[in-house]
Amino acid sequence: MAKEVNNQEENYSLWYNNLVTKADLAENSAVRGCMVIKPYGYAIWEKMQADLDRRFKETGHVNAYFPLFIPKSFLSREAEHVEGFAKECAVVTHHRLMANPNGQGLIVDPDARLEEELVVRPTSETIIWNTYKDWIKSYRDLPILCNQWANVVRWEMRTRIFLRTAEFLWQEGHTAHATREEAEEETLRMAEVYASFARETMALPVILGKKSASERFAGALETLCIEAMMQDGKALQSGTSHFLGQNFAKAFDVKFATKAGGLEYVWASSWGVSTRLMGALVMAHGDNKGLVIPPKLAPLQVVMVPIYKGEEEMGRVVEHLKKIQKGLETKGISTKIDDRDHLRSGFKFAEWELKGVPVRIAVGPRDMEQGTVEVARRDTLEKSVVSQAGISTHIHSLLSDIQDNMYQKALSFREAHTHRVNSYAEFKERIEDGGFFLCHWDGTAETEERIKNETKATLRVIPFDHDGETGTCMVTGKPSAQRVIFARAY
RNA sequence: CGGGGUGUAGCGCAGUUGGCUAGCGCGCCACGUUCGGGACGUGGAGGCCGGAGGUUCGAGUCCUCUCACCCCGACCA
Repeated sequence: MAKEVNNQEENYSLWYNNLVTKADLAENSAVRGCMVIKPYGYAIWEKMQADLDRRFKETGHVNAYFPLFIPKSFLSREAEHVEGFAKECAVVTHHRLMANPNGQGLIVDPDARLEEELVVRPTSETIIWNTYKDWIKSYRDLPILCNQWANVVRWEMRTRIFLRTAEFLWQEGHTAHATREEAEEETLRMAEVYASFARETMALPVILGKKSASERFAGALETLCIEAMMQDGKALQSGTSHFLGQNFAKAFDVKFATKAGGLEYVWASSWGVSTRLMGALVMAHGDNKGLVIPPKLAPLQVVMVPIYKGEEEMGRVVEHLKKIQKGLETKGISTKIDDRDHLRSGFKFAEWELKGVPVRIAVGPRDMEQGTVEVARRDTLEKSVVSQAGISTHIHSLLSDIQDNMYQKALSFREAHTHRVNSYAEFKERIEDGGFFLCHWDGTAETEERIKNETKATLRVIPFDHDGETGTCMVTGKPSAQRVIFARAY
């Protein structure tokens, strides 16, 4: 492990208990790997949604909603798409229950079998393109730039909280364009939106690039992705944007009349990020004291803890904190005064650290006398005593510092665990310690497959940003146009 | 679906070669003392020991069958 203490296994409950619980479904339930997102966890997701929505709208997109159920036949229209998803679909076969004639309880009414089974969407390309067929007649109807916030179900063999749950929340954008170029530009634009969201809002450094053919989305001609490094050195695909060519237009017969009077198939893109981002956030920033939430996503940015003895003193300290709170709120900072009087301050400190609140303010009688407050930052765990005058401004810029520092810290971590490796022998040895490996690769699926089988590492991303150095494949010695990133991944 | 492991209070666990009333820590409730980094005392509530069947005078403990969960593979965002 790249960083011994900060791996997911050890900090699993520390990081996740405030965000989610395992779904406590009834015995005998075949549903596995579902999660309950607690209010605190969901509040972070809502912040992510709001930020992403803003970015989507700035790039001209609108939200819509499409059905949860997809007729089975839709899925089979696009050959590669079915192949990719067929093995993990939840299927609805009946629409009614009845009292069990042989005893108590309910059984599925055998007379209520659906003529055509419905698939619970694993992704919505098919049902959306079935709709787009009706929406698109002319070049004047294009482009269509829709996004939907939804839940999807993928019946994975093995699940893992946030990273691979059977049901997850996400957004999926589905766009339709008149030209190939336009669709390709859109694909890149949205990958870039994801990259800047990750960097600016999540304080998560990501590598933007494309996937190899074997890692591509089922039905896509090109898949772009952002790839992040977790603190155990493993890679996490955090968002994808696909250029779908005319595959879905052909499968659903979506043509448009061109200005010149011709009839052409529509070009498409689709892109999505999911609650997996929550996992990325947690695993990239968490430490041994719990979560560390970047200020831009923190449901609560500043928690205020009064220090006091006795009810009378508590009243005075809390009143004092309320004044400070008012100042912070006028700067748009979210705050909470923790006035629970059955808990000691030390306990509260630990508890808010566990939740990852970026800044903690503590004020006691001593501070009130001296006109100071104690300010503690979650990212570095540093405490300082600052003057109460100008506290709002101080906190405001501190939050911004924390946001930047968290990004820089994660970036330094990634850089320290990214290695340029030229020999396959060295690769095999060092992959055991985790991290990203910048290697030359001959571009073939065979080599990729071999590396995967022998080392469990996969080709994560072919980065757009590279130094242009050419070389020879570390495995086969054949020519390589650029270095690519191999890593073990979640 | 293969290989391994675990099911006992809300959480984490102990429970010996079967033995009588099933325990501990944390948490929870009440009262009191505390209160600048996870306080302490006293009292209290909370269990069909995953489920079914068997062996036995007696099963948390042994046997059979099941179910669920966790870890490692195959599959995947």
